[in-house]
Amino acid sequence: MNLKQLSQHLKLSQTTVSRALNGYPEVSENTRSRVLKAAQDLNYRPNIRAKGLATGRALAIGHVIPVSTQHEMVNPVFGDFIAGAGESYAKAGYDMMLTLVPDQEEARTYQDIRSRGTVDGIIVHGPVINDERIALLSRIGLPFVVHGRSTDVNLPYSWIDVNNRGAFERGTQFLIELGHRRIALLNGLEHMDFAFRRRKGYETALRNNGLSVDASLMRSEEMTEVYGYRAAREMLARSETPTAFVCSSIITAIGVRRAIHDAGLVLARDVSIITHDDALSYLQNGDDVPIFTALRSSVRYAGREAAEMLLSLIAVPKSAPKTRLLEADLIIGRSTGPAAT
Amino acid sequence: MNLKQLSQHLKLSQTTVSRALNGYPEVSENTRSRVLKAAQDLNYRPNIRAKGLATGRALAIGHVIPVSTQHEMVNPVFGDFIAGAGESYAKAGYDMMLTLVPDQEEARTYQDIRSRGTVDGIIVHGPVINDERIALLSRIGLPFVVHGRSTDVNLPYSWIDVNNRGAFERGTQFLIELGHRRIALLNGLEHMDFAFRRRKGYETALRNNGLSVDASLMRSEEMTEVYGYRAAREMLARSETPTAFVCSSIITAIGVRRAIHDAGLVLARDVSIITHDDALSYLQNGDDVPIFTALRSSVRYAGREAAEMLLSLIAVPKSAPKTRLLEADLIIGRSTGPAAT
DNA sequence: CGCACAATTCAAAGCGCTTTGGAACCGGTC
DNA sequence: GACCGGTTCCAAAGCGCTTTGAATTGTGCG
Repeated sequence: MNLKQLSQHLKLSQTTVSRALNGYPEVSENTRSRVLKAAQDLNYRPNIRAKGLATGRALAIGHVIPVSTQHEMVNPVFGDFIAGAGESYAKAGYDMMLTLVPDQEEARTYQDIRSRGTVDGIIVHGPVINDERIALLSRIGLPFVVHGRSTDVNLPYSWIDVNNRGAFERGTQFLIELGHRRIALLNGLEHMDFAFRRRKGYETALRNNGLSVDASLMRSEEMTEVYGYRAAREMLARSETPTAFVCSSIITAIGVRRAIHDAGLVLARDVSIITHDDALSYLQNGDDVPIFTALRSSVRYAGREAAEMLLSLIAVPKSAPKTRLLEADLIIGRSTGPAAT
Repeated sequence: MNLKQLSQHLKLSQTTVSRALNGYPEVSENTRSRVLKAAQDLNYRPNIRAKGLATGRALAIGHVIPVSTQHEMVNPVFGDFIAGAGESYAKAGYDMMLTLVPDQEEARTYQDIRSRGTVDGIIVHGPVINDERIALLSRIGLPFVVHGRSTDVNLPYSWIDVNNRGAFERGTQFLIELGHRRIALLNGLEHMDFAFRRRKGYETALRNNGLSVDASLMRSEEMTEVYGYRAAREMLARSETPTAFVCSSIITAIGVRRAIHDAGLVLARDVSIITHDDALSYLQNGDDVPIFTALRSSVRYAGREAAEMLLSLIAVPKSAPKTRLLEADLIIGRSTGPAAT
């Protein structure tokens, strides 16, 4: 069933039917309702490719996920983020398009996306420090919103991000106030912008309290369980052990907890953990009482908001970049306590 | 830069340029290389919408993710699955389209997808027992591959699945051979087909060994950490505690481990755990020595294969359904030991 | 009743590509 | 020199939709 058939069936022109369907004013209410009814009955759906060709809009948003050949990891945050974004798209009648990009081919790929005309805008995931994609996309002129920010990029661009620095400063401060002095940081890979900012926050809190920044208490790796376990195990075997850990991911925190148990220590009493928590639906941090004391910020919410920002950017062509900084909540769970003396 | 401009630039007709670009034989090698060079230099990319309109193919595959309004959970497996599928699509020049479908609107949505013509085929995620979508899609005539199967559906259809039943039978058998008699099952929601099959496997192993199936040792819920924790905690507080747990997810297994620790027991010595492991990139089950004894099957690999099955289904129009059963590996980790006597 | 003007409706062009059905050209053959 | 088959190229139609510009119908008023 296409427009032509539908209009023949109704004995109207394609023009009129098209207008009736798309809510243009120059068609009488009478015919409009006739058309809508027929469309409903005959199960008519406009062909989106043809529509796109005619209007020049794709009615789709692209999500570009960098796939590093070195670290094969799929960002666990991704599922929840697109679930959030998907809600916004569904409401607006947009489709969501996914592209996996091997990191060597980035420049080419964005050009491709632009000229193939499959999407009206894109969401950029996983920004690194001084991310080249931002300049590239600005140059190309494809609307985009970054999930995160990129330190050292000076162009104006649209982004939505958690206040990573503030959150980690706050979390570290919280531990210091509990009497902790040797606080370890198990961070993500620090070429990633979010991880870089988190370290800054952690260091700021230490310095503000006259504590020295000890490189031997800092790690930066892909945030797996095993990473948390290994790092904590090694640190807890020293003569001077850390009394608290700040983790960039709940998964890493789980590894740390395992190391603590293995060492015969008790969480919160002997060693404290505070972690960032993206509020992932399948990795919830307990329920009424959180397992881990955490800096929580829903990535699903971020997805929803990012999508809406992008859609409004697309709706108003030459609009100025939008930015949005989300604050993480510090929620107290069962993983922190006063420093053992 | 479009075809018309390119052909004018080359002083050739659009026909010839199009043919040269798409590798048709009726164009001399000479002009072909001229065309290719010009396309390269001028950075020409065919508009995919126009191409789709003209050929009737969308060059895109849809992934439809059911979003239940009750359980807000995003399947954690999803990220890895599409990472795998994405690899296959990239090679074949296909795009990947995501659609989130609230479960009430399923029927309408698939119809929509079909008639909007955005995709050439779809991958069906999260099949339940007697899943209606399979009949629906067969009727509509849209090529599809199910990730999983659906018990009680009698039509032929294409699927790729892990041998869930066999795996859980084997895992349970393994525990029985270690001397365990009271073995708990912490399963996923059992209207999901995979969970249903896993229970069957578990029960089969018990029966084969003359053990009774004890409903009080079986749970069926969304596979979170807290679920594992709660269920294990409750069971371990009984007078007759289970000596081993079979879990449907590594996340749940982590919760069980926490409960074991909290109860002052030691994993493997006092209580054993065996779990299904989807080999998720961000939730790896240890490295050299796995943390959990597990039934492992890479969901990323499944994604890659599912995509390839679907592409070949699309390439050969009336082809018969393809099916593929993957076997899970039983890998021995540090979470199992002989039953405490 | 006839006219101006608004309210409806329509035919046709165009979006960028593929593909059909020929046309033009080439060297070789009788 | 006419003819032929093969090679190389082209004009034009068509995919399903939107949108421009024009035609048709309806309405109010002098």
